[in-house]
Amino acid sequence: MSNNEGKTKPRGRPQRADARRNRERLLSAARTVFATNGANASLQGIAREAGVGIGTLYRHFPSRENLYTAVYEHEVDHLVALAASRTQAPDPVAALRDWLQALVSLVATKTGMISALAISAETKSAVSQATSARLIDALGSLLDRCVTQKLLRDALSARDVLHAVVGMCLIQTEPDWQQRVAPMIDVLIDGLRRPAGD
Amino acid sequence: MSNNEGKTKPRGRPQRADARRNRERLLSAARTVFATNGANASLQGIAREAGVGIGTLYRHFPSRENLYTAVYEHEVDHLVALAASRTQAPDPVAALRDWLQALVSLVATKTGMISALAISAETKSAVSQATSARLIDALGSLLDRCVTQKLLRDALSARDVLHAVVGMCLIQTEPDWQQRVAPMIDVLIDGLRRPAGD
DNA sequence: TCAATATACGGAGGCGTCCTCCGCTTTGTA
DNA sequence: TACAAAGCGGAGGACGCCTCCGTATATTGA
Repeated sequence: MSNNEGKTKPRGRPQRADARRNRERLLSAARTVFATNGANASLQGIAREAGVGIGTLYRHFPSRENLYTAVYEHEVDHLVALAASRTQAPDPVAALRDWLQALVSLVATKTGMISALAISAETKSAVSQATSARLIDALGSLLDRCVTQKLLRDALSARDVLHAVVGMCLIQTEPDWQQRVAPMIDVLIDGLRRPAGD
Repeated sequence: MSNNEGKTKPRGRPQRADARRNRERLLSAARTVFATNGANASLQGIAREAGVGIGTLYRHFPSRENLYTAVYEHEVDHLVALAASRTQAPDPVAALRDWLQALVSLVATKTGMISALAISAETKSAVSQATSARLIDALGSLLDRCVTQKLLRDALSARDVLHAVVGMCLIQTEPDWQQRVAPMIDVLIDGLRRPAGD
């Protein structure tokens, strides 16, 4: 699915057993803590929750972005797979719409993931760029098909659309925010439709 | 223009001269520092820049949001006035579009203002709500007119549109980001247009 | 002009977070 | 079993937040 970035580094020698174990503990703790306290949660707290020293956390995940990437790797995998499975869908625009809604749903259940995406977009570290690129590619495959079939205009790049949707999610705070974003996505897609006579 | 929220508190006795002076120094310093270092800049740094103790800063602006509100009050005033001046424009959709672009332009020149708006949206303090409400009202007056004249569907509330646009700006990082957002706004408005035959 | 007093100032201090560094421990191997 | 290599942990220095209170200053009334 994903190249093993950060998961098991292709070193000369395999990782030691305790290191592997601690890594898993950290990921598990981070998932919980990010979901509870948001993406700005204290890293010390995560290490504590994992029963591990702070130094160990920083060795496995040198930066906050590295931790984000690893924690949400499965989710990104899922979205990439979803896009791949719909590249032959009979209605490409619906496929695009569904994918964006899936992104929103996913992000809605994983408190902290949006902020993680946003923070990743800000700090242009290589690891964040990679995650971002995977999502853009997935979205791009769906969007391109709509454009090629002249169902949508070519007004926005996949990157733009992704940024727009992530941005919309970012400022939402109410518990029902997912219901607020859904119509925004519909409007955005409607805005990309070709005028009837074109 | 604006009610004097935070500017000159209607106390029994007028503010002391040194207090007034320090307040201006703080605002001036905050404007500079926010523009340079973004909205997360250190408050200690602002106090230092202003040549004032940290305690003085906190007395004048008990929370970060208070400082944001005061710093960007003029900008919000400007947007409110702009909306008021266009409520009779011949083309209401163009007026709406222009206003949103003006918002983006303003925000583009004032590094830190978007984050300030976003942070204000998150922390639902009364003072932030007030600023937010002023912008929503301004935008609402333009949007309502489009809807009343059946030029646009009322699929989104003014609040939704504002959030969408602010969100779009929020994740932009490149220097040319304003050029990237402009077409997004156009697409959004196109998505709100009624189908030709409606 | 000179107290007297309300008002405002400043910054030390307590707390929490970030991240690095390095002496000690554990694991895998010969 | 012994010895590297790999990994662990947490103390420590830096920084930012915000409060609290002793000190200073502007204003006012006599």
